Amino acid sequence: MSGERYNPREMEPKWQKVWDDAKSFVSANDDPREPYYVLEMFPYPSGRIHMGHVRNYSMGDVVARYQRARGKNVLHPMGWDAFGLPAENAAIERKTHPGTWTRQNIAAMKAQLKSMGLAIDWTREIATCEPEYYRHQQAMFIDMMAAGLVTRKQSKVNWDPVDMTVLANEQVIDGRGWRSGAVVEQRELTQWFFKISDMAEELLEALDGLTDWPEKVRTMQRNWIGKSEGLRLLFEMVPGNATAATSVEVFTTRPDTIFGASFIALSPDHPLTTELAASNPELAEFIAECHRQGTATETLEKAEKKGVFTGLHVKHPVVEGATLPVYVANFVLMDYGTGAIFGCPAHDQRDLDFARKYDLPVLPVVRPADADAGFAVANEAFTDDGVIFNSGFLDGLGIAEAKKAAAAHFADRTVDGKPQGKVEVNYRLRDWGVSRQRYWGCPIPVIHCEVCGTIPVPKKDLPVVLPEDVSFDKPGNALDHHPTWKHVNCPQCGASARRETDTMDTFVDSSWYFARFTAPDADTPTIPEVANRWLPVDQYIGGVEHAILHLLYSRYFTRAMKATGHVGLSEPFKGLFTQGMVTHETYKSPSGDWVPPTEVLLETTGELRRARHIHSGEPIAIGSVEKMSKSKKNVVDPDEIVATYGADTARWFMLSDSPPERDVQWTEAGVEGASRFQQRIWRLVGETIEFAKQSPETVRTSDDDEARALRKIVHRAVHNVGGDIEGLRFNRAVAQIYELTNALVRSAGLVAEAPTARIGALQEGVERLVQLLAPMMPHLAETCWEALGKPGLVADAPWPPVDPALLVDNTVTMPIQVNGKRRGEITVAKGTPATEVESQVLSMDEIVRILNGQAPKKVVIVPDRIVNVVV
RNA sequence: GCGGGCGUGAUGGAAUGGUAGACAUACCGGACUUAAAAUCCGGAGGGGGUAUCCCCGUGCGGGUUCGAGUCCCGCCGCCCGUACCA
Repeated sequence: MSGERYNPREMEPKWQKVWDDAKSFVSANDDPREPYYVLEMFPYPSGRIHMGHVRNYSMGDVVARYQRARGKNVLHPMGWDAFGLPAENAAIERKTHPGTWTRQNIAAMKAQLKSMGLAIDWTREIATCEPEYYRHQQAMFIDMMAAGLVTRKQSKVNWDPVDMTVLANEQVIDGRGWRSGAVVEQRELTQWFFKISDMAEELLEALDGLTDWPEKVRTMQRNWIGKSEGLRLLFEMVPGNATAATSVEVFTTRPDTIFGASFIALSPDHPLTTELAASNPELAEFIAECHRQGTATETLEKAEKKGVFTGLHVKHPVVEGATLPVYVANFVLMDYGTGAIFGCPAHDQRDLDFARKYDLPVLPVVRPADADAGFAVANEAFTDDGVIFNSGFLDGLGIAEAKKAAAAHFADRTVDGKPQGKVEVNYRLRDWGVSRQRYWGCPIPVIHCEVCGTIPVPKKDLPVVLPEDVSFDKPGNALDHHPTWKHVNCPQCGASARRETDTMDTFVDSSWYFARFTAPDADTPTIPEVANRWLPVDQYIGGVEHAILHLLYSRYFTRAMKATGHVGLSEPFKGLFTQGMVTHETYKSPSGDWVPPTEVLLETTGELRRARHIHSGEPIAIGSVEKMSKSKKNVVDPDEIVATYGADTARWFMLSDSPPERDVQWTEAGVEGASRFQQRIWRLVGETIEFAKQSPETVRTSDDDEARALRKIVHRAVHNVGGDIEGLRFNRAVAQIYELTNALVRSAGLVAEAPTARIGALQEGVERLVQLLAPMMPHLAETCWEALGKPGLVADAPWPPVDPALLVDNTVTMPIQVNGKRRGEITVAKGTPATEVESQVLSMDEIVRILNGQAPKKVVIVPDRIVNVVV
């Protein structure tokens, strides 16, 4: 056997079947061992897996297999995020049903994932598009309605008039629908919302407890929630204004600058603006202009601060007898704060730009601590901390104190019978609109009755199943077009009523699938005791693109499930890891077309790399390294890699080289290196087996120096690799394994000198090596394990124990520095006292020579680490 | 603008404040081979010297320290996120 090459094509399917038959990775809910839940973000069934999936699932699989070896009861499931727009688009293009397309894709991708040899419990597989899944989502929606977590309200949406559908902000490109190209309109629709903003503070505060999350993700969520503390402030209208309104309410975080106020600005969408526009054509035209500009994010950046004077004035709240003009301004947003601001030009850049344009006063009221009362503002607002001046009762205070003093001042006054100022905390976080006017989603289980109103579908009538006989001939919501589906009788009064035809945002589906995995066949959404035992997910792994929406929604939904009794915890994911992308070089032909890597022939002469087209031979330009994407054709198909090199090679390469949180560059050379390493392991195992045949009598713990040195290396490697996997430092674990392999190969070459004494250590080392490899290259490891004559599966073998005595050396080699530069080294017994090391070092010939007669000023000795002689 | 991260050989990257460049890829030399591949042995940050060795070196400039890739201050560059948020 030693002469044969390892053949992954033959061995990988074999072991996959063995694991399957033995149900190796099926986990039981009543297993008494400590539970460990590792989860990778489940895929959207687009049709084929890509290299990003390979990387993601390889990482999760290492963790799963490692924790299994550590004796944990590991839950490592897989499912499909199966609802969504692409299925409907495919249905339109291919004249098929979204379900047919989706289920075909699932079958294809499942086969691909299986070919990777992942340690997944496939008995728990779920697909969010199946009624067995979404019926529970509907039940929870009803529970959430009962608990007051759901609301229905008017909301502005991006409406594509050609596709007759609502678009997400991401689907609006330069003000046009991403599919139809039609100019997007703003429409008011009644939509369903989860009241996530009620939980803004709770979601914000709990971030502090998520210590096993990347700081970056926590920061992004903090910013998204966007807490700001300020003051709601009422400005009283001057009598005689052409409006019925008696006051305007603004929100400000800078009440300390109130003495510097020089105007009020309303949002173009403010109710008062709307009222005034009815009789003011100039204003109406301005509002229309703002709306036209509204969506294109790019232009916002350069957009000039513009406004229209309304003719109204309000009383200055602190300067007796003074008034402030009321403008409508294009930079004031209706959906933040109150939709109205007071402008203080000296201390806000936007207000300053606006004031300069309309010639409004600029009165500084905060000056730098080292400036005098003559401090003035030119074209740059002063926004730093400083001292309040020009401000009556606030003079001399710092900004923080002035904010408090102003708040206290206004709290004691009233306008319109209400306190003039009220401290308020604002969040950027909006309620979560979950209505989608689409067919391929979870139906919202609600019935609209003209008599009884909007009422939930009784739970006994769940699930509300999507009709199969739908047509996508007409644009818009196929559910709404269905001839019969929406016509039902009211469950309360029996009168004819109408089903809700909105379906839920697919983010709802993915906000609880991790909980469903714990009891995928239960006839309730969860079995709370079971869910509580498995959850939170110990290690969640996925792309950073989900840092905000998916992860925030899941955190919210888990709280909603807690409030409705489906789980007993608030945070779904204890540990989070966000992996980097898979990149590849790009290639371009002379005609400027992208060329896929499979058609490129690379040549290296010296340090020069060149590329030619594999067929035509024409020169190909090697371009930058980019994320794999169809548009740049720089994709590598996992199927081809598995067919050519085997799954283990693909997995190994994905884990080596780059730190997992960073992007990894897929290279042909790198894969070949991984493949060669696989063969190297196989040769080493073959050689070891031959030695054992020749010399069956061997000792594992011998006095032979070489054997003892090898055992130290082996045990240290076991120790380090375990630590690296636990810290998700896969690239370092890989490097450790390379080092161990190098040591074992070297050692195998020395066995002939003393076979009896050394073969045992080599055997032990190779067995351990195979075990260290098992989480990463599981098929190869099983093959080697079997060849070595070990009983059972390496997948079931416990993680090898480490002999602590072998982790410590009794001698240490300490570098010797002179003035911080390395000049030599000394090997002494571990724990040698500093005084003794010092005298030894100072008597060494090379040190004496370097010192050249100079007396050391100081000798720094860190025991067992380093010596530094200072002269 | 704001927030976060990064900057080390040809390349991906190692390095609890303690021998910079582990490990890998590519490269160069040698062995084996009719030859190639595979494999094995060796080399390799830059500069100088026959050599023992010496000087320089982790984006740039300062600082702290016996000692800095690592900590602090100020720049430069790149990447990611986010934004008329009052």
